[in-house]
Amino acid sequence: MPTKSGDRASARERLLAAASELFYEECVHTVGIDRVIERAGVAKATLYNAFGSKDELVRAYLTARHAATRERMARELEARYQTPRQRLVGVFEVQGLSFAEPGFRGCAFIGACAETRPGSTVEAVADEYRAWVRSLFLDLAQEAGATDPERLARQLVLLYDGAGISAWMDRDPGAALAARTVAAALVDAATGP
Amino acid sequence: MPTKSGDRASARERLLAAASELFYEECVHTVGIDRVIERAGVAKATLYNAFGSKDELVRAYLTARHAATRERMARELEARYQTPRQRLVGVFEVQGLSFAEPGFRGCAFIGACAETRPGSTVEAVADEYRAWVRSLFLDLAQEAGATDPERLARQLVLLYDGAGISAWMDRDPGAALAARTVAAALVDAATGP
DNA sequence: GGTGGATCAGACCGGTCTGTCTGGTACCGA
DNA sequence: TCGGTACCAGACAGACCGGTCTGATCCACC
Repeated sequence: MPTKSGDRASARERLLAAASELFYEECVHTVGIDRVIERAGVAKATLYNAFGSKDELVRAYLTARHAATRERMARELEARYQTPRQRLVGVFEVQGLSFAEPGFRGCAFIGACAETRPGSTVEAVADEYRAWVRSLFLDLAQEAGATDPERLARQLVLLYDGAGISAWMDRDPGAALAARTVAAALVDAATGP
Repeated sequence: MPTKSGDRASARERLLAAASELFYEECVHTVGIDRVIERAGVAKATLYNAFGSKDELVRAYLTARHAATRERMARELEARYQTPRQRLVGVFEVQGLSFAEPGFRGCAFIGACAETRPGSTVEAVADEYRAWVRSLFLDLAQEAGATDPERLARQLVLLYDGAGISAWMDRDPGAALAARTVAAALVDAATGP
């Protein structure tokens, strides 16, 4: 903690919460600084004191979202399923939970990446997220004893992304179940009888 | 043709070509009108005379891209493959061609949709594109005699979108081949022995 | 009670954006 | 040759944005 004051962390948290809501609900570039500080109930100088720039605020928003997604996935997988094989398929069921939530607007990292030119700050955060998705499937595929874990993981990533796109653009939350069905077949085929 | 002059169409075409390049290479919202008219070598008043607003220019850009994608897919499928079953899998090979092109920056409709708030003009054009993708797979699945064409088409759409995301965000043009492999297995399973 | 740091409210600056308007020019049919 | 039309170049208006700065206020700590 850089300062002894708890209020500063609170202001920072309110700022981050407001920015996360607005940046996700609407786009990053359509949400101005004034909107963020208005919702957070915070002065503009406080925002720039805490984050330094809008770009850093966006970075913090994506980093926090990445952490939340990762934690939620780990928590749900552990609570719901026992074996790596079950969890490999269960990822799509957990994904389906977020699709069904009221404010679902597609993958935040895909959205943020589409708004920025290549080489920007958000691309690096998105790369971290993408690496996590790959390792999520790869680790489970290895634990499940797949004959070719890399190959299986790559296939499941395709389904994972495809489900996210369909749920968002086609407004079809059931895409997760369709992906789950295919994933189960792929896992069965890759882990042998 | 609204006017007898051929130059007007030429100015419009140059405008649309310049807008398409810029809107796709960079984002829609980062490209200003001035950039477009500069590349097209056209006066600003001409742009507003031809399109009326930037929003209509974006709409024309997406509509033209949709038409080009549709025509290219139809042409390549017809030239390369004979049976509906071959074409069902061949879609992913044609998709892989675009991934390998130098300026590939992901699906233009996903990108444009991520930049705009829901209910905007581009959403309608994106919906048309999405409907075409679905019908592309659905028609071929029916022609191929799939036991459940709807189900097969939905699965292949997942792979199609997933491949597009991986090719773009993971900079992995080979995603189309990975999708093709899974697609072939799904088609085999759905069309019987 | 006093002090210093964090915060607040909001004016302000420089820049960029979309869209309009003006004036000058090239061309084309009558 | 003349008149209309499309075009060009660019100034301009109005709005918005990110970011800085000022001065007042609040609050924890000494």
